Amino acid sequence: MLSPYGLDIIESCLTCKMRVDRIFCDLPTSALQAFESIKYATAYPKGAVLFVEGQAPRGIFVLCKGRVKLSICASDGKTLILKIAEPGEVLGLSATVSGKAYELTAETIDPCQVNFVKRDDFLRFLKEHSDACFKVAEQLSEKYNVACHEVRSLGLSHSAGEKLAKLLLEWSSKNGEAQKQEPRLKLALTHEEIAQMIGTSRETVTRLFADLKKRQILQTKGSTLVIRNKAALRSLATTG
Amino acid sequence: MLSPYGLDIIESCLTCKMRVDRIFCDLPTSALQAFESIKYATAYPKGAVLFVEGQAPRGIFVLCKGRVKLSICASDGKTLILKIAEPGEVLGLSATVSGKAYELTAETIDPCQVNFVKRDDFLRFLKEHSDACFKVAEQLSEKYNVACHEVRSLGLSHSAGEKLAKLLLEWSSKNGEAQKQEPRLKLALTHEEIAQMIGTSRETVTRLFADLKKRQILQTKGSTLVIRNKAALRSLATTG
DNA sequence: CTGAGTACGTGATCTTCGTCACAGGGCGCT
DNA sequence: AGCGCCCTGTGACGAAGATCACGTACTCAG
Repeated sequence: MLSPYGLDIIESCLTCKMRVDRIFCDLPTSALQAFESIKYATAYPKGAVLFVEGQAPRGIFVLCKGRVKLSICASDGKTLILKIAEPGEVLGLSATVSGKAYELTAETIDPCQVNFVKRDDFLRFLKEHSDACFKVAEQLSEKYNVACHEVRSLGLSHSAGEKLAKLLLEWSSKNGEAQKQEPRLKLALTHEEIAQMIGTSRETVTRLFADLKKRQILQTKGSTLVIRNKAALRSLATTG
Repeated sequence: MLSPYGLDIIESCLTCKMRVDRIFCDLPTSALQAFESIKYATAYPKGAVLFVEGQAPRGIFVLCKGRVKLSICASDGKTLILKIAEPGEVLGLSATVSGKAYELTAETIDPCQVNFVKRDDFLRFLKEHSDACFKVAEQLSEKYNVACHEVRSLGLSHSAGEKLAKLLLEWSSKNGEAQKQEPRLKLALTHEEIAQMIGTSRETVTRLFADLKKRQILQTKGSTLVIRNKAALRSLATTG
């Protein structure tokens, strides 16, 4: 098979090596085979738009490789990034299940491999494979959970500094660097994008970083970021 | 059966008159009977707490009568009301499905009748009744949708006036008063609670109402509120 | 009737951030 | 090298709204 956009294509869900720890891929063989027959394996370059908020749901997108930016945007162009989706996640699930419009916009930020399933096929698949249906319920619960956290952080953590601290801690915990004394992480996003993740302006993010550096809490080496004082950061994340 | 707290108890899901338009109650008879056998019909007075955020999930609560306030709160006591749940809604669903802690707190604001189902029983029920499982997925999608709207409103509609206008329009559309020239609605919440719904302070809500009255957009007669200028309110809801 | 408790109304300040404006810095491209 | 583009850094300013502090009005119990 071709390898467009520099991707090594994963051929089949049955032999995919990522299977084990992924919620949706971890299904009995019979269900996986059925899934295999209705999915379309597709590849996208960086910057491609999978779907836009407000569109009628065409189906689901199972992300196999690469990262996807999930965002909502206001009429005045202001954007809020909800999440950067990682491989194993199912995108467009809730809209596809409920039949309502996609509630957010999905745009690739890496070259991505995606399995697309048309809405009708997917709904039929769910009715025929009740264990898949249960998995979907689990996935949706998970998404709901994340959304609730987002709501909490937007609605209650009033200061921007608090939200940034939370974001940094969350990132460091994902990288498995959390337990280290001085976790380090790659800053893969621009200040602008970080601002859009915590609902503030680019300048504020810049100033906050400057402040954290001055207070010896952070340190940067090129695009890697070192958390020098976890405790201080954590207290910022809860106090404001 | 007793009628505590001034409630007329609905005896059975099979004969419940609200069934038709409720997502979760609308199941084939066999599934309903199974549900009937695992549910506990309970009644709560006003002000009772069904569950608290952070608790391990005990099970689901199907709201049959009365209203329930769903909120999250910060360590400093600040509270954000996400939603006032109405009869027919299933509360604690996502936590029960995923096994994670309840993500919010549910407190009755009327005398309520509730059907409780223990987590284990409910999960077994879902595995055995795939159509119920599909309904659950639909419900969760719906909840996710609402959460996304909340995120949008908190993260993007920056001014408090905008959020209040949106809230009032939403309320008037629920009462079926929306199509009228001058929709009227009962203010069932205090300014404090409204503030908690839109993430602002009590004083700001008071001031906003005063302003809307001065500009002839609203008018109050006791606790009923009349929207005198829908167009103006709508433009506030989109412009800020 | 009276006092307590609770909700509402309103002014005076004080913070936080958003916005505008501009200056430097890194980097690829021709 | 020289140019343009995008990201970052920083100052000045203003607006929105949180907070404080108080006064008023209504309700309810004794």
